[in-house]
Amino acid sequence: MVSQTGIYALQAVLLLARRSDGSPLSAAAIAQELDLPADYLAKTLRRLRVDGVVSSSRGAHGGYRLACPAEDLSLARVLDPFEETRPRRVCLMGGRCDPAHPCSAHDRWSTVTHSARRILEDTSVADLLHDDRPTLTLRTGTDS
Amino acid sequence: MVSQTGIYALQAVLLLARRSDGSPLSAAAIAQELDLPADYLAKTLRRLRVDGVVSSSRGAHGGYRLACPAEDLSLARVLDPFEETRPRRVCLMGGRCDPAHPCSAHDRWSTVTHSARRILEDTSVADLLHDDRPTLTLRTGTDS
DNA sequence: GCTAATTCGGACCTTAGTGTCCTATTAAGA
DNA sequence: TCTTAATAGGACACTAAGGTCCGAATTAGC
Repeated sequence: MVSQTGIYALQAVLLLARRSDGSPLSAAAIAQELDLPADYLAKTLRRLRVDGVVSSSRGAHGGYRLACPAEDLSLARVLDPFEETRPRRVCLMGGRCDPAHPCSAHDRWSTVTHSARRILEDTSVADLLHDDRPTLTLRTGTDS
Repeated sequence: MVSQTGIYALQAVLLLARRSDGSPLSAAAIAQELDLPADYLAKTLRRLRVDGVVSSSRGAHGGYRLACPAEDLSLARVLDPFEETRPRRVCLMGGRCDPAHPCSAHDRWSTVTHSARRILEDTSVADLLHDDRPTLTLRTGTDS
């Protein structure tokens, strides 16, 4: 549901968000801090830059910064460049049920996928820095 | 979250469950009915048999049957042989937060993964045949 | 201007998931 | 007994994700 690359991206973005001063952080420094594969993280950060999540400055003392305030950056925007969380299969049965006649697993499963998507869209990077929002709770229709 | 192979397995098992008489259904027939890659589905059915989800009989007029009543067969048991739905990463941040000090995304995300797992465990193949159970509903803590 | 630090971007490798193909084995029925 | 239909199971191919490596371009500071 979330790829390894997406996890790397999230970790890196959170580290950048924690950085109070405006100086950039190099890919190598991020990788060392988080103990991630440096070369691959560098590639991942490049993709984040192309997607506008981070900005970069080249040369000595260069590195990466968040491209926008952490409050305005949803987890979905960080993860989407790696095309993970957008529901690719509409339903459990492989997406061959049309909306008019959904398969019997459709409602159950779309509840999960939609709530996952919503959490990623409604949670900002800043939310994860100092978390005090109430978390989502699940209940079944049979419980009520 | 659920692999292509798992989807194939679910579709095949549902087809077997719909079969009222006790005669087995061949892999080729299942593949034709569902329009799935026949050779790969055959391999998938073999894995289901090893895992005890279906039973097989060889030779002419052989094929596959459900190994147990559809009521007693959870979706999780069908999907687990393909190691998909068991939460491999405990949290969004790559699982490096220990339970005592969960990362800030932990509660949010585990809500999703646990509800997904619970749906797969609580829903039987029979439930999907004639669906009349109330579906899960989601609400946020902020709504109440 | 030179050097060091850094991003940029492409080439390449490895592995797992998916898919194909072929041969051996088994069993039903003529 | 022979033929035919089926599972069993291994070998192999393809693709994408994850990961490594290297050279080129860029920039700060000396």
